[in-house]
Amino acid sequence: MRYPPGYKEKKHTELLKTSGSLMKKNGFAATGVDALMQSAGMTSGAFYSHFASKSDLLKALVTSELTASQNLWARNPHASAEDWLDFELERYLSIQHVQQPETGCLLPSLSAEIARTDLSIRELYEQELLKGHAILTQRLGHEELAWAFICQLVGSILIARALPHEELQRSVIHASKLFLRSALVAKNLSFAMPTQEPQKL
Amino acid sequence: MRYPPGYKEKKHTELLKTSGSLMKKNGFAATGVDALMQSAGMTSGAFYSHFASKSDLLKALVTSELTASQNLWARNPHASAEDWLDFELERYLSIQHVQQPETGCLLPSLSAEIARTDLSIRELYEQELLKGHAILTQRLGHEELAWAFICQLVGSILIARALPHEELQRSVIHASKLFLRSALVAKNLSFAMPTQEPQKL
DNA sequence: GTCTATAGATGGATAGAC
DNA sequence: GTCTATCCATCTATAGAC
Repeated sequence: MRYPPGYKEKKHTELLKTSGSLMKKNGFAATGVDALMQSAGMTSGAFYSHFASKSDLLKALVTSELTASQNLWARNPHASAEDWLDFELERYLSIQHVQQPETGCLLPSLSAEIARTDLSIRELYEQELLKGHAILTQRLGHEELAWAFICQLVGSILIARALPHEELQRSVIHASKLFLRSALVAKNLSFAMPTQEPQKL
Repeated sequence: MRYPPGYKEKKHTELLKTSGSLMKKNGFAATGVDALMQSAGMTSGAFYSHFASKSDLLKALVTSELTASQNLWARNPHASAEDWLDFELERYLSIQHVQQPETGCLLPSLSAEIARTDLSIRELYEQELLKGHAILTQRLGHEELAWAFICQLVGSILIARALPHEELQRSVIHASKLFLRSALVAKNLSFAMPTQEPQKL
């Protein structure tokens, strides 16, 4: 059976998308190759013509997922810092993000498992995270503030997801939203312009 | 072969300790019953005279590990809020905590996997987390601030652990330490007394 | 209570037909 | 490139000897 040119690339991209969703929802170790391929409408035998191993898929996911996230954070470059902040806080710290990990950020879902994997995957993780950090540093004006911002967001989604009741999930993300906003305003960072030079704290 | 009275309880406690360390280090799904029992000097057959299932062990770990954490946070009740805060930030956001998950807090290690488990485990998680939250609320004076505090700490350790280089790990935890401290001081909370009534933000 | 042995299912990965 | 079939290791859990 023949396959048209570009077929593999198309399927490869589709696989990254469906596998990313499934991995973020169910975890890396808990998701088998069978389930990954079934979610893409294929059988497990075909997996290895796309990836050398399951671990190799995780590596590819770190790049594709974090690149997609960077693109989200880089939107609206001309909005005021305050408008941008409000928009992004509402987006990331939303109840949808808590309850739908399959369409959300890779960081809260898979960071704990990535911390236990090969060095090569963690190096890729660092590389991509630094790109996201650079975007946030531009926006917030401080490198250290950008790190704290990332940790607060990721920690909030992580904790909220483990809670069984939506009411408390909402309390957690709401608290982090208020905290971040007021802390940033207190540091006079709400009015930092996106094009200004990053400063040390 | 006979076993002395209290032997099972003693072994049970030992099992919780060794299993907790191994689970926090390697993850729930990735750690088999064989490995868990081997770390306690036994074989897998004996596991089921202590726990009904692997999932049942996780439930027991949520209680034992989070109770132990609460005891840490509740220490030094008569220290000033500022001294207490400095001490706890140094303790939790330390490079040792990043690099030795087996002796650290359960939250950054296992929250993502707990979020994917049975309702009964998540309800226990909520129950225990609320106890820790109450302790922090007493210390920080605000319920919402206590939630944000927890999320920042847990997110920082989670992210730092996935990074391959100690230098960047240190940057991340240092940034969160500075951020939390300055945000709390800015809210005049450094001088809140531990016995005062919690306030809404 | 713990051991060995094993059942039964599922895991990652490979081989060969199409 | 994807399929079915399969190898082999590992997993959770159980059964029976001591």
